Amino acid sequence: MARDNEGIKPTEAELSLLNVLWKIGPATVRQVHDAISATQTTGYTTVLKILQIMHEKTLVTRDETNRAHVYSPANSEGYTQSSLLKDLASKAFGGSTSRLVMRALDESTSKEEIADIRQLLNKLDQKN
Amino acid sequence: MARDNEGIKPTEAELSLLNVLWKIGPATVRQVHDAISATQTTGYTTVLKILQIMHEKTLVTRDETNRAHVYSPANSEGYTQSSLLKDLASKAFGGSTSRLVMRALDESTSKEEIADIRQLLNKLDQKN
DNA sequence: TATGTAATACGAACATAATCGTATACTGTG
DNA sequence: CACAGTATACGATTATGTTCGTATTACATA
Repeated sequence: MARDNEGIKPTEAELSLLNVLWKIGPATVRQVHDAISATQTTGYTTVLKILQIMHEKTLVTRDETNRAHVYSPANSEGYTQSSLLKDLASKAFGGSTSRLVMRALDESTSKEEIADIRQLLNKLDQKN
Repeated sequence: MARDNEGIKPTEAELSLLNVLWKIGPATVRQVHDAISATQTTGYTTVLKILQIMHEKTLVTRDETNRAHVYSPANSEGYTQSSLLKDLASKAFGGSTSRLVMRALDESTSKEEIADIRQLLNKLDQKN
């Protein structure tokens, strides 16, 4: 079950484009640029270039059927989030996910969120 | 209560040196280099240079009393971990810490870890 | 089919990271 | 007080990331 793009970590700029793609689905450069322009100001060719680089890195797939290529994330948001968390855990938490979780909870968590998390824990208990 | 080095995120190489300093305490370049050599191979002057850069960025403090300067982390491990988590949450989880936690828990968590986390949740409940 | 529009491709410029070689300066000891 | 050893300082090199200007190509339509 080896992932072909194991170990490829999106950069900051790349991640922000992935966020757009996860949200609006497969899209052309123009669509991505329009969407990202709501919050940032980035040139059209900059978005294009980053998408091309991501395509080389296999972070996105590309449908070249039509003139305006359509880009899609190669991995799901959840998979990417897990990768990033694993990376951070290994670099700043001695590889321990639970220590990471505890630190995250220490911060600011509302009653509702705590309840949600407790529910998830119960589900995990049943699985084991 | 503004932190003077708010927003300064250590790079990967910097973080690995911080890990050493958190573990062995205030140390000279040589001590850091010796410690890091157990796991990585990095030149002495490379370690020196990175520590100098970290000093400029105020990621570490430096005691210049003796010839061999003694470096200390400017921030605690916990504070730095929180900063990194906040950063990741904003970039990959729409700013939601609880979503980050849930994703982290989804991965691989042992029974003991789940118990630990549940205990922490109980403590948080009492605080609110 | 000629042409304007809009797309991709290419490459340059700049910033930041990471690494290390060499120069310089300090210090204890014989 | 000279010298060997060890420390910091400085600068160069290489890699990666980010941005964008310009060139080129493809397409629709008048």
